[in-house]
This record gives sequence, structure tokens and C-alpha cells, in this order.
Amino acid sequence: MGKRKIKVEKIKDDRTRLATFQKRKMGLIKKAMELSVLCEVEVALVIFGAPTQTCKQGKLCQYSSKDIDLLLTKF
Amino acid sequence: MGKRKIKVEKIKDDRTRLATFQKRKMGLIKKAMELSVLCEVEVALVIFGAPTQTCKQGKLCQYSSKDIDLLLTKF
DNA sequence: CAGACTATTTATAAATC
DNA sequence: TGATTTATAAATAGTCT
Repeated sequence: MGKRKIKVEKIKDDRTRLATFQKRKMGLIKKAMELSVLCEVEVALVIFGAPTQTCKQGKLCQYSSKDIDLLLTKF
Repeated sequence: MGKRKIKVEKIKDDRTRLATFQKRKMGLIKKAMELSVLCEVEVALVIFGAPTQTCKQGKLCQYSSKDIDLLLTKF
């Protein structure tokens, strides 16, 4: 939904991929929060962030409508 | 982003809430998949579905870019 | 009620600052 | 090179089938 349509495949350019990751991560978290509130459901979202030169694993990002450990313990 | 703007608060009407839940749940999973592929990151999404008269807890819905247990074991 | 439809809002790819 | 803007694609609220 940007100026052009893009294929759903790995973005090769590091800079673009990082920028897209940051934007879409926020968008996804926002959507998760909205779903949780609008429909009164519990949502847990865990993202292992984009690997970089300095950080192979990438940072862990998470959002949860309730305590995530409690939520994930259920299943 | 529908025909009208809505507030981010619990949708009171059961039918509407259920319909919205189904639609947004799919949208959220799609976005999670796209983020995973586009940015080559691992994403785990767990949703405890909308409670109904017949099912208090609601169904568990989940998506993960990799084996979810493996992914969630990491943290 | 589960699927289409479509008018609008929202998210976001590129461009620009 | 990150923050902001803009043009466009995508998601979806209300409606209809």
C-alpha cells in the first residue's frame, strides 16, 4: 500500500528492509492491540527482530494484551 | 477503514463483534506472514478467540513463521 | 450465519526534507 | 541517515446476498 505494489518476498536492500521492518512492526502491534480491544480477546505477538551486522539474532519485540507468560502458559 | 470510522473500544453488538473478529484476525495473520517474509524475521501470533455463549474461552488461533514451540522456547 | 461488495479509512513504499 | 510527506495499495465497516 505504498506508492508502488511490492512482491511478498525478502527485501534484499538492507536499508529498505530495516525501514520496512520498523514501520510494519509498529503497524502489526497496533492492529493486534485494536483486535484485542475491539473484540475483547487476548492476543500475544512475539517478533524476533531484523538481524543486523552487529546483532545476528535481532532484538526481541513483543506485545501482549495480558501478561504474556500467563497467556502463553495456557497452551 | 471501513465505510465509517469507529472508536477503538469493545464492540458491544455480538454479531458485529464476531464478524469484525473474523475479518481482523485474518488480516492480522496476513500482516504477520508478510512481515516475516519481507523482513526475514520470526513471528509468533497467538489469539484466544472471541468468547461465545457456547464457548467461554473461545478458540485458540495461532500463526507462526516457524515451529511455534521452538520459537517461544527462546524466551 | 458465512461470503461478496464497495465506500472509506488506514497503512505504508517511495520520495523528500 | 533518520524523520516527515505524499501518492497509492490494502484493510475493513456497513451492507447485501
